[in-house]
Amino acid sequence: MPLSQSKRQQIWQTVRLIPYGKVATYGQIADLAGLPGRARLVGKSLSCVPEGAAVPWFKVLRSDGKIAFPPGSQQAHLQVGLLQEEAIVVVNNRVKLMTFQWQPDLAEMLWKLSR
DNA sequence: ACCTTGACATTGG
DNA sequence: GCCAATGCCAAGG
Repeated sequence: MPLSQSKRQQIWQTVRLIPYGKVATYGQIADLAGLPGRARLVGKSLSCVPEGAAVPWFKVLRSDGKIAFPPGSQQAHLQVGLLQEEAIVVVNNRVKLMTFQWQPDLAEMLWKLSR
C-alpha cells in the first residue's frame, strides 16, 4: 500500500467527479483533492485502483494531454480504448486538452472546499 | 537517516 | 514538438 488510506480515498473520490466525455491532468486532480504539488501521488494512487472499481483512472493524463504509459504498451492501448468509449479523441497517444479537459463548476469547487 | 523510484510539472534550448 | 535539467513528495530498501 503506497499511500495512506485517507489520501488515496480522497484522490479516488476526486477522479470520480470527472464527467463523462471529459479528462483531467494529474496536477489538476492533486489540486482539487487538496494536495497541491503532489501530482505524482495521484499516479501512485491510481496504480492501485482495483479492477472494476468505479474510478475512471483512464481519464487522467499528463499536463500536456499525453497518456502516461509508454506508447505502444499494453496499458496504453487499454487506456486509449476506454477513452474512445467516451468519445474522447486520442491522436498519437495524446488528447487535446483544449477540447476535452474538465472545467470544474461551482458545485464541484464547493465540494473541494468542504472535503 | 540516506538513497532510489515513480501512471508528474515547468522551464529553457 | 522533443529532450534535459530541476523541483517535487511519499514509499520502500
